[in-house]
Amino acid sequence: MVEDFVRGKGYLTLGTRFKRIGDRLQADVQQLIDAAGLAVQTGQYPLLAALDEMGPMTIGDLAAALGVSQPGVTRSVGQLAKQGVVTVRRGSRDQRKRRVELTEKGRTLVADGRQTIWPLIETHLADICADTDGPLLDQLDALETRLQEKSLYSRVMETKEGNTNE
Amino acid sequence: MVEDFVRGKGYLTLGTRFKRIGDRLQADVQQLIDAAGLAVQTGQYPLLAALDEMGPMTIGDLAAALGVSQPGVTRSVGQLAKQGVVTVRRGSRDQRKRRVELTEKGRTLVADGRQTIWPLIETHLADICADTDGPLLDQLDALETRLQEKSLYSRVMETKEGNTNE
DNA sequence: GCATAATATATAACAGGTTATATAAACCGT
DNA sequence: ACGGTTTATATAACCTGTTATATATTATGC
Repeated sequence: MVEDFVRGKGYLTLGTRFKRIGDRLQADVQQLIDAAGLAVQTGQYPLLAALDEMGPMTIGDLAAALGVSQPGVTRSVGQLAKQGVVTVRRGSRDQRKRRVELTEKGRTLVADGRQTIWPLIETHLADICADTDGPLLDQLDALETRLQEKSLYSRVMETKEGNTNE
Repeated sequence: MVEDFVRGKGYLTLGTRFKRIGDRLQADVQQLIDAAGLAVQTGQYPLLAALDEMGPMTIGDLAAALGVSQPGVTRSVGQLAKQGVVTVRRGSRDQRKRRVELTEKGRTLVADGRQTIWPLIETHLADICADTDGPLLDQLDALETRLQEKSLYSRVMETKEGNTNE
């Protein structure tokens, strides 16, 4: 078999590898979101959660809070507005600014997520990362290995079955 | 100031955060590549390095070796072929397969990278990650903090000046 | 108080990742 | 040896990130 070249290159391919792990994690979380019947894109939950916890914000504030570029936020907000999850309106004092705010639907979405899947994600990811304490590369190895062995989704489902079903 | 929301959410935003760090690392490395006068995209160095070290491969083998999807490799190879860095030809025995091979230009590019910037990347990233040993989230905090304090590029440049210039 | 500079957001173009699906070649069973 | 299945790659459509640049509004200095 052809093996994992990126993994073997250590620090040299760290950027590629971080992105790869991030994609994998987001894909796994998306499964959970879908299974819970929540109509959101994984990548937009942070934006919604920020609005929920910090209140209405401008595009620029969101970009700063999320560590993402302003055009990225503009686009995300545009999509979320189209889905009716947030509203956008011009600032009253400064008309250059746009005030982004959760709609009722948006608040419900965040509340549902917080209740149903957030605890599962936290618990299981903490578990996956738990007993690794070495250097960063070792921890990445362990994380990737464990996600390959059993996806976050499978881990969550097993637990749920054990607890709530016959 | 608005602070870093993603960082504060711990495991919940791990996927987003991994991708963010990966983007940052790749951007930093791209600076080094540009400064060294190498005409490549950071993200494609792993592919080139794999071809260099493992010899000519098919699209599918590359996808497996790099841990990315087959369509992703098809596109990367297409771009690299356009730049004259790799050649692609049908397999002789199995005409479905495409054999991807470094050109002379490609081999030179890898050799140059290996000589000029790879050691710098390894050294400085290892250094940045060195004395952190705790749980994963702490290491991510440390990594992000250090990259914010001083970019990989700055770190490399400082070292070079100290060693090789007046 | 008007011209210029700065700021906030929008838009365009690109990167590189994904999934789903189409196409072409090879394999296989009868 | 031909029809159906499998396999390898290509293509399409989308996501989300980026940078560079345009537009609109506010702030400022003379």
